[in-house]
Amino acid sequence: MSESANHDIYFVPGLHRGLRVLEILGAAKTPMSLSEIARAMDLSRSSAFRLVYTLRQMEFLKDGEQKNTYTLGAKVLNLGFAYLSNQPITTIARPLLAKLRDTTGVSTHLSVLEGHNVLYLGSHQARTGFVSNMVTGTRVEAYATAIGWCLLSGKSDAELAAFCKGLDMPPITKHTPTSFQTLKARVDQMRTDGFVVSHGFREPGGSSIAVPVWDQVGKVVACVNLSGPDSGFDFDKLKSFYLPETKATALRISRELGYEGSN
Amino acid sequence: MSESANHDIYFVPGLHRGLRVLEILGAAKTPMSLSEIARAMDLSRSSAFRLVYTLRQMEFLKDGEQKNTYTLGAKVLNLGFAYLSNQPITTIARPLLAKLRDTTGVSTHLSVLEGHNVLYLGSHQARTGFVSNMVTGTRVEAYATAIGWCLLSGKSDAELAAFCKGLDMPPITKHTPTSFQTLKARVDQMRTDGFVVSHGFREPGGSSIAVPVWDQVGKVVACVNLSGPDSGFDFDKLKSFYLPETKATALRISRELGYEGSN
DNA sequence: GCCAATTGTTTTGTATATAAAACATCAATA
DNA sequence: TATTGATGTTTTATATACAAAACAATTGGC
Repeated sequence: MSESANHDIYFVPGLHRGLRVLEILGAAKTPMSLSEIARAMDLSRSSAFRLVYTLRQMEFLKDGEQKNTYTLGAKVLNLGFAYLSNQPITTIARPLLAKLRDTTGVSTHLSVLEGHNVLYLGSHQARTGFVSNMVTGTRVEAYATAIGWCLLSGKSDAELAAFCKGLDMPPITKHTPTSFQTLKARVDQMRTDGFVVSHGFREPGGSSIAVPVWDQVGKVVACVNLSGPDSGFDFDKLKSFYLPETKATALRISRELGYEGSN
Repeated sequence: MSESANHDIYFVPGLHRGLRVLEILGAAKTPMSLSEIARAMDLSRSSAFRLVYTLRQMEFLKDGEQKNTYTLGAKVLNLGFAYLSNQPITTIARPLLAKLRDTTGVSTHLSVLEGHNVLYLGSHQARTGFVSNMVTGTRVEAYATAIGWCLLSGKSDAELAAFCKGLDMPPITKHTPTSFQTLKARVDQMRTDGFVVSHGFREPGGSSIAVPVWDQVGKVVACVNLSGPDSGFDFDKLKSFYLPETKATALRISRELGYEGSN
């Protein structure tokens, strides 16, 4: 706190609040009025007015259907996709994930670790059955998911301990690790197996396979993942077909990133 | 100008410059250093420092691979996808566009008009042949494309004239309309046909079908679009199969939006 | 290994962004 | 139609964000 406090002279309040306006409008399902924004941010209307004025002029906000209401503008989309295309792995992985989806018939995903969360960078939905909501850009807690354990396998024990420090880990299901020790057990298991297969760990009736992607220096940088409702999986084919296909795809992505190991 | 000038007392400069930092880093293919950012924005290093400091603390920027370099952070992705999910049409249209892709085997897209540009909201790539780059979030000039004419068909002649006012319309190909009159001719053609079919209007060897989507009050709000390389199209099937399928999909989306017309 | 040039960080006087208050406009209710 | 409450906009005195300059740390060339 003391460190952040004596550095906060550098904080640009106008920028901070403007971005909060964007976050609040992003979280809101419906356009908001000036006064609603001001209240949500605990800010004077006059200040909110200036923020909205600026954001609107820059096309980061646009007018809602109702008069005097505002929503996110298209400029934020530009930023979002600039982010994606600046992640070289997404462009490398996309066609390979599409192919994996086509050969297996199951939804495929690419994700990375962002802080304590799993961040989905892209997905290819199964062509049969119900398709889930768009998952790109969504985050879930890493400690509680198979994908998270897969991504955490790149960390050393010390890093993993630091990861757990100050993180509360409520149990989502009875299989959820709730301490450093139990999480480490999961991650160690992943390290020896080279993959994670889960059934209903996070959502009842949902199964998934998670396999890591390595970069030049052998670091785990992403995770390839097959997932869907149990009804979409043919369990007989899981170990004989789905798993090897997923591992092959992850390895091909790793190779394109310069990985030269033999995992 | 006079109006915007005497209103600029309301402009929040910190916010304005902070967002420009994000835009510049989004446009850059590679992480940038503090000084590079300062130069790109024609700003003092000390000010750039404060902006970067704030953005980093809010996780809109994160550290690049190299030391003292910065890239867009994951928070901008959140905003981008908040924008998409706040557009009800994307969630309605997604499964229908996927289905259209599967029945035709050709890439499908949904787009809307944003200012003078066509903005792609989502796409489903063909399963065969080369897949294009991710197009969601990209923009192209409306006046020069079949999709643009389709989207502009919702405007009255007066609105279309206003649209052209002060817009320079360089010819992209020899078919590109370069004036209000020639653009209006294209749009009128679209209005009588109810669709646009184009071959190589924008990219040589590329073909596309564009059909409008209407909302409750019969306004054109979006465009459904099949497109791909000529080699991906079976031209015999175009009018007998692709076009009716595309129109049916657009109509189903329109119906879900509350459209009750018979187009 | 030295020097020069470039970059990141801190300080500080001054120009200016800010929030309170006043004002204007609108919507709802009696 | 008059009255009340809430919202959007403008003004203005004051707190503060800002850029120049100084400083520190790093890098590159000879």
